[in-house]
Amino acid sequence: MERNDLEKIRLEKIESMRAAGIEPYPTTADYTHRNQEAIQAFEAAEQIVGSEPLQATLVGRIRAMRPMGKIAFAHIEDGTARIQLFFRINDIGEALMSRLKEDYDLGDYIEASGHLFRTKTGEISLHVNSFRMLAKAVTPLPAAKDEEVDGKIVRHATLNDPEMRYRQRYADLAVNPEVREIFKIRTKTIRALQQFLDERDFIEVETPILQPIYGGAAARPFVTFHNQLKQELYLRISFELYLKRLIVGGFDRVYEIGRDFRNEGVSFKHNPEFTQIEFYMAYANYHSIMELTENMVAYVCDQVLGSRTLQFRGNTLDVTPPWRRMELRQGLIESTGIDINEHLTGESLEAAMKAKGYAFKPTSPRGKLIDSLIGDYLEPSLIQPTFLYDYPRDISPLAKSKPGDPTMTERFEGFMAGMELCNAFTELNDPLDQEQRFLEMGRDYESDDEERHPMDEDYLRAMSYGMPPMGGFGMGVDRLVMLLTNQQTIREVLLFPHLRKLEE
RNA sequence: GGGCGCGUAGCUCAAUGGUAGAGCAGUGGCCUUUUAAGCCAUUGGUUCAGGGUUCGAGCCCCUGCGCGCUCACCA
Repeated sequence: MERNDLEKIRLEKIESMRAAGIEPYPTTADYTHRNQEAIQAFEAAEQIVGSEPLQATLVGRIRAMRPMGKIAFAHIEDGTARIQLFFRINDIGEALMSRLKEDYDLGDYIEASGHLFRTKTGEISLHVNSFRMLAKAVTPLPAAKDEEVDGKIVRHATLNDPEMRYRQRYADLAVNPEVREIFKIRTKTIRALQQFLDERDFIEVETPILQPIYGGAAARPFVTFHNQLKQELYLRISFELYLKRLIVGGFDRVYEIGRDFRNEGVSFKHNPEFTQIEFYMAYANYHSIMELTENMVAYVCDQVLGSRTLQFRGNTLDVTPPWRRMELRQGLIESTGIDINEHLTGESLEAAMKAKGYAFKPTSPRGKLIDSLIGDYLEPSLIQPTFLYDYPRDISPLAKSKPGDPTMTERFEGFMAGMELCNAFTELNDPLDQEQRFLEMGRDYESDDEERHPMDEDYLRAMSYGMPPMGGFGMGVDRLVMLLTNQQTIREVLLFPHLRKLEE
């Protein structure tokens, strides 16, 4: 590994420590408090007049160092808080004082013992009487110094280049506290989703990621190969068909939170792998799922943000139920002037779009044209939480038809901030209709081979055993986290977003 | 995949086609309550890579690589 000059200096320090009989990477670390606990314990002890000084051993990473001759200050940081260390030659002696100056750098991990006190300026600090190296850092962290302003750590000249931040996320996290906050919110979000569903008797399950037949969405899959079985396998593009098999099996309410993989374009809202939540609920339909959805998102906001409003791209979004409900057909009439019910074939709709001067991909099926109208003219205007409902049958192969209208299905999508958030429907449970839909999909997408929905005989068999009426739901968790953290790109809410491989 | 933009010291950023700089970090020194500590001194560069134009290229041109934005794609 190539080392730059700064690293070489630190490597020399490691050698000199070892020469002096000091192990820069000891196997143990001791502490009496985590930093936050120490601060709280000190504040509590302070209230009691005449209490003994609070002894503590603390650990953490050195984030700032201010040697001043015969005294020195440092700030260390663990996973809970930042705290100041105070070193004085009177307490630690000349030898340790010079070791401190010689051996210790920003980024090193240190263990320090002493008593807690307040400095002249009132900052709670550890008055150190002994300390040792816990782990020497060879590479300097990509940040200058930090300071505390109103309780918040402000780090100066810190890692900023997005490419390096994503490629070296460890350094990004180590140096940018606000990035760590995003991922704490992400974890809380997932926990809140689980709590919400668990409280309603859903059970969380795990279904195959490697699948012999992919399905449940229209997307290109990643293909892989099992050597011993000599069998092609696909990374799942959705959980849908497996979760609904479980409903047939008698689990009335199931959900899964996990990774989907789609072999498609990468953008600010698309990563090749992304986290999805899907749930299925027997004896529910899309109306009850709508209610459940708005309550679930409101619950998550309560738990994660402590508020039902959130800021996103300069908009204040209010997720308080009930959300606006808008029939898709009506929404399109208002936003485009086209009534899709008057254009029941792709040709007719294409002509209408052409007449209005709307962009479209020629010879697309009707459903795809409608989809592009939504995406171009309706979706961007849906800022406050909105459900669009009743979607065309030909882009909803797993949704149940609307009674009395063979062209429509009981399906809705939820939108916020001009972005699609979730997709749900009354699930199709008629095995003969389902078989017909698979055949239609195969026909419609013949030209676009990779994206066509493959026939899944086993899924049809499961349905043939008898599938209860039910509602199902899917949501991109990453997009929800983007909304909750006001992040404009999915890469900011993925710990390790996909980046192109670098040539060595 | 198309279009536009970007790539300079460890980090953040400067530099009309004319000697590549600053702050922080680092190194040496002074400094016993500092907090982006301060003061003095100082090291550090294949300007993403490769070609070209030019007396001379970080800057202009071409190719490649990577990233960003955007379009296409995307239930």
